Amino acid sequence: MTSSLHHRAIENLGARIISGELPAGHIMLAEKLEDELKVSRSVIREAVRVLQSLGLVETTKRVGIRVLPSSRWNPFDPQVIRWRLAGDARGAQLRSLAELRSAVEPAAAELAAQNAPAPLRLELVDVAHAMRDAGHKGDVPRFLELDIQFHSLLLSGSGNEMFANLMGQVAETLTGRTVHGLMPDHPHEAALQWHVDVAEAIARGDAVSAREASDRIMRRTMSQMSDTWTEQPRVFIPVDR
Amino acid sequence: MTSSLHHRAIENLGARIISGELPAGHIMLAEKLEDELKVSRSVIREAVRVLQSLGLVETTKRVGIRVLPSSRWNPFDPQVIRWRLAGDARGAQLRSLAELRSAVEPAAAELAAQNAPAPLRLELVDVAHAMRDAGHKGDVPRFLELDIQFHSLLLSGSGNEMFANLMGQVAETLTGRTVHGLMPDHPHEAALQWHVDVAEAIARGDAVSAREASDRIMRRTMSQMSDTWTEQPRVFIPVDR
DNA sequence: TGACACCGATGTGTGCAGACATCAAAACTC
DNA sequence: GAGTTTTGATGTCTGCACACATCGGTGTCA
Repeated sequence: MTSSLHHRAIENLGARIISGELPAGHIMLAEKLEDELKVSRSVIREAVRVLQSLGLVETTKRVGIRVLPSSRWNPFDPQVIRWRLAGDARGAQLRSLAELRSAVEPAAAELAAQNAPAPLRLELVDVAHAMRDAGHKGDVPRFLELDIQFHSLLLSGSGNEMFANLMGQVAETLTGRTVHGLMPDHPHEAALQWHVDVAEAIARGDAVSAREASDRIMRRTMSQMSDTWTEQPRVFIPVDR
Repeated sequence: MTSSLHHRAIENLGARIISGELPAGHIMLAEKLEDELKVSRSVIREAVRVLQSLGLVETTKRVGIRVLPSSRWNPFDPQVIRWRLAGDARGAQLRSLAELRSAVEPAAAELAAQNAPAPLRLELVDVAHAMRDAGHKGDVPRFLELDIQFHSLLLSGSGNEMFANLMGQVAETLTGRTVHGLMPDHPHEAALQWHVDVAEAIARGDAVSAREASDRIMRRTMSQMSDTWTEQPRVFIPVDR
């Protein structure tokens, strides 16, 4: 299912476009792709349609399939994010996601305090306490798992489906941070307490405290990570189009 | 180009799925769609592939094309947003976008003050001043145009491509707000000044002031709009999957 | 007799090959 | 240079073979 031919074609072309191997403006012909990937026309066509909907290519009659500049890519698409994380732009992608997270999570905490269903609030408190325990014990894998669950619950509890959809990407960044050895064996006590503070503020419906505690977590996270990507160039996308 | 057959098929099916006419779990057969839409298999197959990549449907052999629940849709995809804005979920979608905006823009202002290229800073100041003029004159269409340009410049100036990508959606919300008569003929003086404050803070690289002024704009905007969508039900997306 | 495992029939998506239609870039004519 | 024709790529349609999940029948065993 995941290894259907058109899926593999999407994967192949998407990764090569985003890695820069197929640069913006590069023109491919469907026929060339057919015998390059050894698949039939319909497979290529279906793959190109999907890439088109992601903003990676456009097709023009009498010209072919043109690779679009990165400013046209949909930066919120999970596949695009995955391809960027796998390539040279990994650092820039992680920074973008971290900036988005640090903007969104405090807002999500505020909304969760106002709107989250009761069982979710209770679960959030439980997870925050479990995180503190795992942090004290230095159980890194367990801590990562709980960390992901905590932030997923928070985003989901906001009742905003766009916030909730960031769960997957947040999991990626947290996992990436751990895998890259950016997490100490024992998370700082203050950070552990802030997670508990967020959960308890949400549990009692205190929106202002929830936002403030979440904001503290995010500011600390950003300042921890910021030195690892200072060398990443920023991209300024023109306003028109 | 925009009226190619497969594009029309995507439009037709996407709108019907998101409107709820084709509910989650509903199963369609490719052959049925062929003679319902009077197009060939290749057109249907390409359309279904795109809808699949948006999370709207899944295909299973021997079963057919199954409509997925809304929790699986990609809420950041521009097409999905457009379909939701066109249907019953319009209110909920506008609220989601407004919440996202109010989370992101202050962060974007802070980043723009630190990173935006000089010409963009100057343009931002010009636009803010032009907004104030248009606001005083009661020139509503001109004001809307400048408002969109201002917030686009701000998001673009952050140097975060995810923030910049929200330009289009922000334009939608601002336009929608004006069309729905939620904007007074003469914007409040304080809001006009806050726009100037944001621009000037960014121009002089004052990140803290830029965020604070932007935050004031967003809080005012949210409190203005919140009463229009209090009846919209919130959706809580389960964390697992 | 009833419960259960096996296995083949069936229906549906997946992939392939080839034809013709369409349309915009490029070449040509005046 | 403007208008026209040619050309070559994508767009659309169709028939076929195949893969494979589901369903129902058959056989076995208790």
